Amino acid sequence: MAVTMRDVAERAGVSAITVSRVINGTGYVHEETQARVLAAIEAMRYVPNSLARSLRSQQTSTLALLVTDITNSFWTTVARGVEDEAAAQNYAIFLCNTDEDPAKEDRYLEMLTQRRVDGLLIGPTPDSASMLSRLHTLDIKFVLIDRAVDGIAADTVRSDSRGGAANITQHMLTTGHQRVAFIGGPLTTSTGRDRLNGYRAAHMAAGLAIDTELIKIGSYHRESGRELTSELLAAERRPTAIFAGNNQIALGVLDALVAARMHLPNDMAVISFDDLPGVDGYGPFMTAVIQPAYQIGRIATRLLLERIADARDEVEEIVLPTQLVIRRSCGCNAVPVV
Amino acid sequence: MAVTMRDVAERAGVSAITVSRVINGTGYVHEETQARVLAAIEAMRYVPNSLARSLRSQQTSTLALLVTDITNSFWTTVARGVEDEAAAQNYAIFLCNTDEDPAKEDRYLEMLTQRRVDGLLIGPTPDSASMLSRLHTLDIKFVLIDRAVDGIAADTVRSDSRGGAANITQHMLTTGHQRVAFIGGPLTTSTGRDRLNGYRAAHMAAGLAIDTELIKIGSYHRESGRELTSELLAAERRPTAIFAGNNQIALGVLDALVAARMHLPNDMAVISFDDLPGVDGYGPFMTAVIQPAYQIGRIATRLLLERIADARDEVEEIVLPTQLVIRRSCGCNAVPVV
DNA sequence: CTGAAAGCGCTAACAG
DNA sequence: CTGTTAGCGCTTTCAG
Repeated sequence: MAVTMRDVAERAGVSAITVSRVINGTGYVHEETQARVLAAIEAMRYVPNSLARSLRSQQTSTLALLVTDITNSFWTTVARGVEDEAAAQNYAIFLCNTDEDPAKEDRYLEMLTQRRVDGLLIGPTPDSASMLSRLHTLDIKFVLIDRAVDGIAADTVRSDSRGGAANITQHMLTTGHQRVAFIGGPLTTSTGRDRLNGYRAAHMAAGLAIDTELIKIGSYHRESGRELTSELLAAERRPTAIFAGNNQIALGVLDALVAARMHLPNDMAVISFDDLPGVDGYGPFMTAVIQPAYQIGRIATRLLLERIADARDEVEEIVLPTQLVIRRSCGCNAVPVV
Repeated sequence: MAVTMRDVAERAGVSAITVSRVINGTGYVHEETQARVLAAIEAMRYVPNSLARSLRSQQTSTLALLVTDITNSFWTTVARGVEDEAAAQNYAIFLCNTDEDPAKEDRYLEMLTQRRVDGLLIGPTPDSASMLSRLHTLDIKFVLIDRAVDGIAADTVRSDSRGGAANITQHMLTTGHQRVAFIGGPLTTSTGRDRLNGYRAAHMAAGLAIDTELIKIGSYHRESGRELTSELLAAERRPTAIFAGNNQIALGVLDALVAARMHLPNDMAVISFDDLPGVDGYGPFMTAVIQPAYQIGRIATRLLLERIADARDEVEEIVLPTQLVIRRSCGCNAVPVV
């Protein structure tokens, strides 16, 4: 069995509470006593037990990050931001992959409430609403990342999906494309709706009608992107460009183009919301709307810690600007093919 | 305050221990009693407190993953493997970024021992040895990932650095290169030594002497790769190819080549241990030795859980095979430039 | 400046 | 099949 506070106290000839005071720097302790306690701690290699501490103090200094998939570069970078901010304030982070699956999300939420985490950073799945309202009734603090959720008033940090989608769509429309298709995620997600709306707004602004056949809604998975692209390719009047609603969908679009032996950007222009992995200067080719993922992670964590500290009452909805990066996949010739 | 087991017990007209038995499925409980307890749990939205449970049972069902940097695609994929395996056995994962910094590693280790995690998955920094032996004295279970550490007998899961390095070096030597430089990580890491040895072995096998000026040893950071490449380029007798000891170094090599306005592979061939991020079929260009990162994560987690369960006594050192992927950066023309 | 008592919420050990 | 007692290791409360 490990060394306990009582053991240390005994050795230092004081009571447990005095050891506690030394460790936590609470209350007054005579310098000499403190030195004796510190020496005992050192000699016995005492490591405080935060389980006991948390049980008593009702806080764990632990957060959880629920992401759809940590191998998605967007979430990887968010995670890094979260971790940096949390570490700076001595919080630990549980990492959870939900794979956009409400059942998995549910299981994790159960696990995390049992562990009494102080707060949650959630990249919600399409059907998170009921779970989130349960969190509210349980009075568990959380911040939403990437997507807002209908009917849930909660701190949210996300990027400007509508504006970004409008920008990139406009880029296509002003460089000669008349038939730009949109393959988006579920309209039960705010990103799904916002990006579609941005796409529409750009057409509106350009005075162009949209062929509804060009709008395909699926899930945010690679497979969905592949299937819906195949549908677009099989249609009578093909698009000349495809706008993928996120990077997973974009990968699926590329899969379908490879399968159809079509080349990009000549046979088909492709653009994406979210970047694809690549190395700057060498080969990244996808014209995309880029999100400030690291900042999203840091800011969301800061908001959550503020809320945990009860430093704030109003709900904050932070929307960060995106950046349009023009590369080769859109074929606009603004960028040389290296 | 949250509802406790006692509250549930009271409502169901039983004692707390009976509620405990129902929840954990231990011992016998009459069906009717069980139903009453279950109903009470449901009605009161009772969530068991695992802090209390862990304090009592002396286990937390929690592991920690210490990686050098989660945004490195190798570690991202390892993390995914770890998480999948852990979730399957109902373990939670703390994520920690050490940035190859022993001080950070130290701080996390302290935090994690306080939290009484059941075990650690560690991607060690160059100076982890003393810390790891402290873990051994504290009787904390851990598995090393990616690198073995001198003087530490511990379960280790890594890929065949020596073999992989020999393979890729041989590829260069057999496609006409006489002056292949090596930029490696610290020789205090097993990967640093093994990859250098593989590089040497390939030369030996080819009957080629190595110009010692061609061997540069630094850290596993991008910056280090950039600086050492500049040194190579400034030297009198330049190499015709550069072998980067990991993907971060490879990024630094590319930085230096861009700065020197040199093109790849014509002005300089480049190869790497570890893959660079990219999209299959579109643009990944780096000829590299690829590691089975996902499997490394899963296997390491399985080993750790076995050890926690005391299902094993001997130390296991698992070395997984690597794969040589030939792309464009080596300039061997075995691959068409798309 | 220091300590005693009590209890955070749960479960092992023993009893019935 | 069910309950009582005690205690995991710490900190809050109150008293000196």
